[in-house]
Amino acid sequence: MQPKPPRQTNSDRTAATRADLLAAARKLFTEKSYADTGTPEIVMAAGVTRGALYHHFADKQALFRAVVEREAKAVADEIERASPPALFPREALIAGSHAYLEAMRRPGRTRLLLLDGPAVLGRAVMDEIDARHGNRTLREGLLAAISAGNLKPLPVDVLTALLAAAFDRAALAIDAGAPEEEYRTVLVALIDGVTSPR
Amino acid sequence: MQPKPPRQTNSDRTAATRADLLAAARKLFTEKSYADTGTPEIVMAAGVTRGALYHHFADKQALFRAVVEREAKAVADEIERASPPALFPREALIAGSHAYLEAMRRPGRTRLLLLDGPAVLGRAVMDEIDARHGNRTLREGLLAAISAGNLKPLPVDVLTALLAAAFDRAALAIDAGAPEEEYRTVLVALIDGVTSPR
DNA sequence: CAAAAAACATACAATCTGCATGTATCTCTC
DNA sequence: GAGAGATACATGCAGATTGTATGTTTTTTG
Repeated sequence: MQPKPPRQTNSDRTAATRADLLAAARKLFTEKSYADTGTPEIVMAAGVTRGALYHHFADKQALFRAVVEREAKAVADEIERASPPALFPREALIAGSHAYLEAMRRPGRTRLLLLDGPAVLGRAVMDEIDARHGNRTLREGLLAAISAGNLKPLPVDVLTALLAAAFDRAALAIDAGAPEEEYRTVLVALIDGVTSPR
Repeated sequence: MQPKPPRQTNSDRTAATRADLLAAARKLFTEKSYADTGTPEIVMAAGVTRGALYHHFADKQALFRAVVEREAKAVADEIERASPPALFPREALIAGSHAYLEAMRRPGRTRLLLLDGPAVLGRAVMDEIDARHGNRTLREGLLAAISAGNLKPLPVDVLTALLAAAFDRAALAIDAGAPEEEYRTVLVALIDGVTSPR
């Protein structure tokens, strides 16, 4: 007797293979790198064929982008979840900072979001992704802190971008083994420097 | 009659081909990217063969590293040259900031040093290169400014790294068309925030 | 000037990517 | 509910790339 084919709907199949591909790709892209991971290896790990990959994704880069997008959302969600309603703007910013650095400790995230992402997709795309998922909290926090302390009006978007860059570098350093404590201290000092009245 | 072979010394030959390779590679790596540039294309542009390339460099990545190293040194030199002896620490820092942003406007430098460099060589290697060429000025400037204003003692190396990251992001944004003015303003605000007494 | 070394050239094997073409599995409509 | 059409997937192929192994030529050295 034939093993009865488990009658599957099309969107089930799509969802399943896409999920398998994303999981396998994430694993390999983070363990090695985008460049050092070939599509044959990915599909092997996912248990599908290259045909399936190129059916669901335009090319290897599109798969990578999907992985990055998913990861950026995961980071944003973790920060969201870890951030209490917050009392004062400054405390909210500090809590957010902490949450970000913690979230970026999940193995592979720095490589995915801070090294390969910008190189493979370009800064413009990464900026767009960041603006959509992350960075939101930071921007709003800074805005609140600045207007609360009525500081001289710095362009908030620019400030957000540059502080975010500092956060990113901190995450990379911590991932490389640097002491989180020192980086947190300096980050808070940077924030205080531009948000609390002189 | 034969065109007399212009009797060349060996180190001349080496210097010449290495220079040709570095020039061609720099041009292509910056116009496209590391990943999108093949070694056949490079040697074609340099007027040599792949044999010569692999004789002088261990692999494509080693060639890339040589290009990056040379470029980092060029940036450092430009900053050095553009920085007057400087009166006060703060003015020196501001002058250095300006010089860095100007130097990074040379086309291709952001891609080379800020996008492909970290992805291809890794942050550790880039940190080492930065520490050797650039970042020196920044670190010393911050040290001077902090001790002059007797601030609370922040770990200077960490502060240097995070501010450098902000500078890098600014260079990327400016290269993408953002107004240099705003970024300069925010950078100065960040520096003042952690170096001038509260 | 012969031998060794360095600089370069050529050829090859192993991959990899994207596409074109073929097949199986749903979905939809009459 | 049966067949046409669409969707999901499989396979094979062409072009290109990387690194190496193996020649050949030019310098250097003893």
